[in-house]
Amino acid sequence: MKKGRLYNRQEIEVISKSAIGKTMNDILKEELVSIGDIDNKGGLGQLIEQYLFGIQTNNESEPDFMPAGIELKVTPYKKIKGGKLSAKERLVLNIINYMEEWKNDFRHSHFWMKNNTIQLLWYLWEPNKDFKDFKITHEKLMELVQSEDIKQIENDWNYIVSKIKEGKAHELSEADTMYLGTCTKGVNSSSTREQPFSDIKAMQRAFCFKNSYMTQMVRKIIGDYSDVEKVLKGTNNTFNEYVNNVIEKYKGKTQKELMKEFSIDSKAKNINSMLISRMFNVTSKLADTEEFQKANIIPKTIRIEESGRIKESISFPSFKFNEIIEQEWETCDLREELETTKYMFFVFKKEKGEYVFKGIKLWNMPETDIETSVMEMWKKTYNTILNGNIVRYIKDGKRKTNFVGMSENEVCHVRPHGRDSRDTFKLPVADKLTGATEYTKQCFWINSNYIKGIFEEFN
DNA sequence: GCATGATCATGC
DNA sequence: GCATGATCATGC
Repeated sequence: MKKGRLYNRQEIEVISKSAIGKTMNDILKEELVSIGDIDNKGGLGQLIEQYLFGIQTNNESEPDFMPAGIELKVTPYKKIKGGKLSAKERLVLNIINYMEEWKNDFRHSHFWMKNNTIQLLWYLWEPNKDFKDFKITHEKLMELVQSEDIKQIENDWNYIVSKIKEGKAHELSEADTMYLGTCTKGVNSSSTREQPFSDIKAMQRAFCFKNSYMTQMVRKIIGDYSDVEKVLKGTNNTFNEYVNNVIEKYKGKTQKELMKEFSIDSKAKNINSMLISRMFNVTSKLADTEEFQKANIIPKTIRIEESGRIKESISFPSFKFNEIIEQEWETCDLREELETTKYMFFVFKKEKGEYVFKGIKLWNMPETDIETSVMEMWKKTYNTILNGNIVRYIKDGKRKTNFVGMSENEVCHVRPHGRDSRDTFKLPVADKLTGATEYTKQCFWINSNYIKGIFEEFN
C-alpha cells in the first residue's frame, strides 16, 4: 500500500492494525527516519499521521482522512493503583467556534462533521519513559452513529450550544455535561474568543470526551471491565429521564419508610447512601456504576436540618504537602477535580424530627468560583507550605494554623483530615515556629455555608 | 451557634 | 493499615 494517498476505510483499518505492538521508534525505523531529527512538539498524534500514514497535518476544519471522513486520534492510557487501567487524558476534539457552532443542528454541526467517525489508536503511557518508546497496543474505529451513548452525546452537545445561545459561553464548564464536555484549550486563561450573544470574551474551549468517559472505554476495550454494573438496564430512557423517574417514585418518603421498603435494618453511618443505591436498584455502590463512572458524577448525601442549616462541610481526600508545592494552580489536582466533577446531591431534610428524602440536585462548581475564591485559597495554601509557615500559635496544646479558615473564604477552606492529629505527612519545609518536619494530614473542604446556598430551593 | 481542630467508621 | 466519607468536641 503506497502511503500518502487517499485511503478508504479498509486501508485505514489495515494500517492501524499494523501499528499494534509497535513503538514510535519502531515506526520511525521502518520509515528510515533519523530519530535525532524528531521532537515531540506536535505530539505523538502528528508523528503517527506523518510517518505511519504518510499524510501531513491537514486543514483542521475537516477530518484527517478525506473523503473517508475519518478523524485520527492517538491517545494514552495508563496503569493505576491495583493494576486497573485508566485513560491518561481526556480526548480533545475540535476547538469550538462560538460564532458558528450554534447555527446548525447536531447532525450538521462542525463537531459532527469532524468527529462522527474516529480511528482511535491507544498507547500505554508509562512514567519515566521517552515518548518514542510508548507502545501502541489497541485500535478501534469509533462511529458515533452506532454508539450506545449517542443520545446522551447529542444531549450534551445541545446543552453546550444552548449556553452559547444564551450568551453564556464564558460560563461553560467541563462538568456541565455527561460524556461530551468542553475543556479549556490554549496557553492560559487569557486565550479568549468572541461569542455571538454577549460582549464578554469567553475562554477558548474545545469539545472533548471526558477523561472519565475515555477511562470506561479503555476498560471496555483493553481490560478490567467485567464487573461494572449499568444503571440503565432494558430501558430506552436517557440517564436524566431515568433519574427523574427514580426521584419521583421516592420523593417525600422518610428515611424510616425507605428502610422498611428496602428491608434494611442498620445503624450504619452511611444509611442514606445505602438507600440511594437501592432506589436505583443496583447492587454496586451507585458511584461505581457505569453511567456515574463515565460521566464522573459523584453521588453525595446531604442532610438539611430543620432550621435550614447544613452542619457539615464537604471534604476532599487529604493532600500531600510535598505534592502541593510541586504543582501550579493552572494544572493542579484540585482545579482539575472541580472542573471535571459533577456532584449528585441526594437531599434529606429534617421535618418533625425525621429525615425526609426531598429529591436530588445535580451540581458542579461554577467557573467563577473556581477561578476566584478557590484559586485564592489554593495559592495561599501553596505559600503557607512553601514558607514553612504552618503554625500560628499554640494554645492549650492546640495548634492554630495559618491555613485558610472557613471565615476567611466564601467557598472553601483547609482543615485536618486524618485518623488523628498524629496521622501526618512530611513537610517539604520545616515549620518555622515549631520546627516540625511533618504535620497532621489536611484536606480542602467546601464550606457548609456555601453548600447551603446550593440548596435554597429546598428550604 | 459557629469555626476550627480533631477523630470516628467502614471497606478494601 | 490506609483512604475516604462522615461526624464529633470545644472554645470563642
